[in-house]
Amino acid sequence: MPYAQLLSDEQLELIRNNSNIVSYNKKDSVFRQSTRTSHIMLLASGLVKIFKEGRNERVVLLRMASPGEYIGMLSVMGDQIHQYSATAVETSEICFIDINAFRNVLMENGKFSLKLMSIISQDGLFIFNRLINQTHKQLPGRIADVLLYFADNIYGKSQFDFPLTRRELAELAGTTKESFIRTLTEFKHDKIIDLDGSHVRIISMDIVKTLSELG
Amino acid sequence: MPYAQLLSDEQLELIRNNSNIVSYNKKDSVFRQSTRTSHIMLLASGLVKIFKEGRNERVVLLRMASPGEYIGMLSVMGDQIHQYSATAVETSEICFIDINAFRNVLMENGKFSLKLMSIISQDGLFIFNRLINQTHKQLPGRIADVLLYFADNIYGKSQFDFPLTRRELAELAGTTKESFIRTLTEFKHDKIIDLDGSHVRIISMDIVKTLSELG
DNA sequence: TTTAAGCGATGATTTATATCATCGATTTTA
DNA sequence: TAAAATCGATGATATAAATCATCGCTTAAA
Repeated sequence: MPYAQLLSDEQLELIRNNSNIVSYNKKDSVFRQSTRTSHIMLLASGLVKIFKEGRNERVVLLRMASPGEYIGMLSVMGDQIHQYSATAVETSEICFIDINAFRNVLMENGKFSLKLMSIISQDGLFIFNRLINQTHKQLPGRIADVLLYFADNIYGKSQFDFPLTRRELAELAGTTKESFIRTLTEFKHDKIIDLDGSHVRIISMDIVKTLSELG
Repeated sequence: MPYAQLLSDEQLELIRNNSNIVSYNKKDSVFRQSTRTSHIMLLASGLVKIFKEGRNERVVLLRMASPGEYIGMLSVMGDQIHQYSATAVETSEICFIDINAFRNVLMENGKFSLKLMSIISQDGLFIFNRLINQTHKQLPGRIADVLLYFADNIYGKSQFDFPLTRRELAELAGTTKESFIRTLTEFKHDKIIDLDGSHVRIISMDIVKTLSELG
């Protein structure tokens, strides 16, 4: 439980007694857009993709959720209808917390409540920035953003395996599979990255950052 | 004060004693991106535009704030640095509430706290949707969205005056001034709207909605 | 009050990126 | 295990929308 230090023993106990852990395999859906929210969900382990499904199969990948992060919180606190979908990208465990128990704790614990507000706000601001970048950067900048996203936010290192297919990566970058592949291949030819299947190594972090900044 | 019924007399009094109203003229800046947040801001009257300034003069207009709405809340609750700027579009009055007084009320009033979380969440979801539409709809759909935004969300009627210049409207639609003007002119020629300077009347709400939905 | 800047509008041109097509390899499903 | 779907990859083509240019008109600044 994150920020457990803000909770009293009784509150922690209450939440524990009203939680249960559910396991998901790769590609399992966790919840679908437009369904009613039922629980607070906390990713305990694994990796989950959060995405919006539009008409004509358009998908916008909003973010990846890592362990310790709440998922679907904006929808739960907002209008109680999931505004996006979530699917496990790796074997994952999610802690489902009864919403009433959670609300009761929020009601009586101002500090925790404020902390959660801060999390919700930062969550919102983070996705704003991603979407604004998508709208106003052109391809190389957006692909650089995806590389930095995994390197900095998800894995914390410049060498990693993409946990997503090219199509999904394109959805994260706000482009098409073909354009994503092309641009990534250019990066490889320009020796900005090493690329072998899903394995990537950022050779020149400086160039990637510059590409991201220039847009 | 919105949701005053959730506050006790003392809490209301505390907030009143720690608030002051500031007036703004058209085009006056309320706060600038990257500055520290200092107060909770509540729009009492007028109209304010909330926007993100990027490098090379790129501006993304996120939303318009109407009376009764908090402005800058995500930044205040998030990382205490304004993530976007706000400028009065009409003569406006803004109630500045001391952040500590406000937090104290939040700390001791769970219901108000939950309500605010809900507001913050919906605020975030609303802007998400706008930005996602911008990324994935093409021009006519985006222009239709702008028309619907003013007709439904801001003015609540199908006839109104644009409170913004064409350039600003374009920033709201995620396009350029020229493209915005062109598309709006097409709408006029196609008799979907009546247009005279900044005065608009949506002739066929159905078509506008269809354009918005088809993207 | 003259100058300068920004406005709405429209035409011509360029360009970034989507779309379409294909293909062998891999994965999923029937 | 056979058939079908999806994957990564690359080339050719189409197109939506940005950019550039110009032009009166209004608004703001010197």
